[in-house]
Amino acid sequence: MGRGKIEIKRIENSTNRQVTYSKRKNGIMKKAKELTVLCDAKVSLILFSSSGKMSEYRSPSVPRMSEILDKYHKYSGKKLWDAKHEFLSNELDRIKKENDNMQIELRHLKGEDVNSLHHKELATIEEALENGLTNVRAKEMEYFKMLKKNVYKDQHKPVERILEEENKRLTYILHQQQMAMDGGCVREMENDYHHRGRDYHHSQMPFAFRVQPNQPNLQEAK
Amino acid sequence: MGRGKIEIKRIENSTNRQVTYSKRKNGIMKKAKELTVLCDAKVSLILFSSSGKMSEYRSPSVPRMSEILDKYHKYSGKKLWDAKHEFLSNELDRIKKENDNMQIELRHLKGEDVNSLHHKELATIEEALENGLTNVRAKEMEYFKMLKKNVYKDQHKPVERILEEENKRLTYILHQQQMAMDGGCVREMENDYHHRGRDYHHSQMPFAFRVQPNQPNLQEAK
DNA sequence: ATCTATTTATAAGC
DNA sequence: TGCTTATAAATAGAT
Repeated sequence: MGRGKIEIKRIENSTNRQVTYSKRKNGIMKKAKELTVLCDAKVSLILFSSSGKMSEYRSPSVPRMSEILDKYHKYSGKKLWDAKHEFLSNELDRIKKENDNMQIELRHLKGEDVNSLHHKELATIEEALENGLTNVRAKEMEYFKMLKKNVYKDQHKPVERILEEENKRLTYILHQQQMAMDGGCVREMENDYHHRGRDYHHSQMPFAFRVQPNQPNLQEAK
Repeated sequence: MGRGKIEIKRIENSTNRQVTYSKRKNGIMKKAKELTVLCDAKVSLILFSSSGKMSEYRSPSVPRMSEILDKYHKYSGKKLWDAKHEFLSNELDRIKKENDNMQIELRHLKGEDVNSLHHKELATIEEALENGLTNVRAKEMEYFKMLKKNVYKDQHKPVERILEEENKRLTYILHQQQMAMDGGCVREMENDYHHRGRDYHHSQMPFAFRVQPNQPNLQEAK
């Protein structure tokens, strides 16, 4: 019905398709309304355009979508519902479990709720923390290297304060680390019972040796 | 469209209404199909006659009714589902978000995906890691103190191996820590630009000093 | 159901 | 988008 007859097949021209969709959408909506009124019918019409935009018509006699779906459910016997319900329920359980595990992992990494852990697990956590620390510090170093370059470029002005701040923070961190080592398990183990094997020969090797900045490749950075 | 124009209002004659329903039902179904094909749209049309008989059209591109309902739900935000569904659906969304956040936090704590982070955020993560490490080590220490007592109770026998194992592990950790410090940002900062403050005097203080077993309270425990 | 006069929807063009 | 118009399509009423 129009200037020319058209074949019922996908309109390839996108603009044309859009226009036709718009016109026919109005048409079918009008038809739905008329059917509702004339024949006292209940109608639910849901449309999604190819671009994903939704339009909807519902008979005024159908106050809720869910009502017509209820009827649909009863009539067709198709379980829209239960299947959906079950799926959601399972999904929820699955994700909750995942969630709990992550929560526990996070807590552990923060050193919380570790009372129940075996020493093996504690060791694993400690290792993970150390790895994380190594990675994060590496990233920070990267950042500062970049920053340093910019500092010289920008004539030592705006970034200097950030660096100072950072220096303070690093100092604090160092201090913390010292504290951890002073009060931590390492030295205690040495003071303790049965310290032979590797502990023994490690106590022979002063830490100072390894802490001194004496590796040529690191001096290069200056 | 017909021999005479009709007003759009309920057709009072029941037979007439029935006939018109039948005719127009076919009409609107056809329109729905055409819209689907011509415009590449997704259509769901559900009809109930005044006598309660259901008819349905769904686009072939919508394999399941529940699919279009999903879309409907997302698009309109209307409650198609009963309270339970609503609850489950919301819960699922909420927990999924929580999950994502935790996932990110965990990654960050492991030093992954940190490229996009600002130095402030990196600092926060570093601090968290350090706190975690401190806590975990404290807990480990606690564990060993307890272990030590038991060792004496149990006549030095079964725990000895665990301790040895633990000794090895601790040595490894220490080594790791050294590596982190050697290669990490702390010493780099010292070699770098603007190195003053505590970093300086810490390099003056050999670790060995503090590692030596020289605290009386720890000796007491023997 | 089928027919057909008529109304209605809409394709094409602007 | 909106308007116009020629034409195709839908359908009211009759059979």
